[in-house]
Amino acid sequence: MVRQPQINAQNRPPLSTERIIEAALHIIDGQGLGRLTMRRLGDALEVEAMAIYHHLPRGKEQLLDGLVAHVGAAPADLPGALERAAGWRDALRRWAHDYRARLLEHAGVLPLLVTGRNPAALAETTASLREILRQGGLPEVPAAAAAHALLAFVLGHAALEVRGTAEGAAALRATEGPVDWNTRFSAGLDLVLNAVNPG
Amino acid sequence: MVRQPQINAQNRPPLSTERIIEAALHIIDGQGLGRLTMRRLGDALEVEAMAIYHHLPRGKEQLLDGLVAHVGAAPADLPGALERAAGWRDALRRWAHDYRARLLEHAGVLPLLVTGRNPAALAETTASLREILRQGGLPEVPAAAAAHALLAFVLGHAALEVRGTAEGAAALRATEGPVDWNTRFSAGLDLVLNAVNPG
DNA sequence: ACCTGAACACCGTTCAAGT
DNA sequence: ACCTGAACACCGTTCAAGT
Repeated sequence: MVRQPQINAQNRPPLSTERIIEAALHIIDGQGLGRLTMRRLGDALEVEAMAIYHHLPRGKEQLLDGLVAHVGAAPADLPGALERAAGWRDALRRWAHDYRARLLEHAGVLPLLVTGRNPAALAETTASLREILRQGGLPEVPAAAAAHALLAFVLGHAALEVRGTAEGAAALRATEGPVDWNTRFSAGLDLVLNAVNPG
Repeated sequence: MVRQPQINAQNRPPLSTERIIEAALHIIDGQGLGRLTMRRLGDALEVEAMAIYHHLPRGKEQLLDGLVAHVGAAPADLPGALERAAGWRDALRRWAHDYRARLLEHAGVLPLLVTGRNPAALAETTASLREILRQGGLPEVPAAAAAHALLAFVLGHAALEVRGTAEGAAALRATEGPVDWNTRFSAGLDLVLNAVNPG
């Protein structure tokens, strides 16, 4: 076995902000946000909880900020998006489907996204949506409004899906009937995209 | 002073679920969700924290469920909404503005709303939106989709507003320029409402 | 019926100390 | 530079006890 300088005496990779964030996300996805504690996170990383503070001096606040950035910052890959897609509307539709999937995959992080924490995290995402709309022919102001409307719809819809598919929603589904969330999302998305005029 | 049977020996009103929820909301609005603890809530109610469990046996979970219901359950006042408004589109617009104001007033509860907790809390709201759209002439399926799209937009936009107006967003506003959120919300709302066909 | 007090098993974080 | 161990001030909640 080749010597690996990155591996320390205890034969495990050293701590890093990335590894910490990933371990935290794994705990959230598996057990829920409420069970993410510094001590449990330390256990998952095979380290004392206090070691985390060496990499995240602001502690748990900084950890949650990092999670918001990790999940929420998904720009639309500006150069590639328009080339691969059949027009800007299709590019936005693809982005929206991807972003929704990302949010639902890490639904436990959603509560952190609807908070004032790490406000810059979604800036790049909004900017890239706005730019696609501008290249689609929209003036500055309507493009900015449409970008926010689209992002708001995707965020809000993810929230409704989380609520509607929760375990406790079984009684709800019994009275209201089951909902096909994929269809519902696509329908709402088309509603929003069709309201954006040019194209 | 007239004798008040509701007032006990310590000369304060007895605990009730409503008073507990209102005190909790007051703490959240003033200090943030993170500072809502059973002990602090007890202090605010001039009672030991453990007394709360007599009214909310499931403890903090039940308290948070109640907060979701209190803030999130705002149906569109079906009988009155259409009479007072100039058509269903105007009725939905009014509801959306009211609901947004409510969410922003209690922004600290928003993270609880994007969770699977108390899934029934928003059912009445969705149902009344759907009914307005039906009375506007929409068939069942498009009405259900449009109701969800509208609610998703309002929820998601409130989230974006919370992020955009956070203290930490000052640097963001410096680079991106300030946003008029009222205008932005109205623009997005019109976008969504205009996409809903009849009327 | 309604509330209290003490206790338990946890939290996040500081700080001095180890290597 | 990177991590540990002990300690502190909090948490939510249980349970027996008071009135």
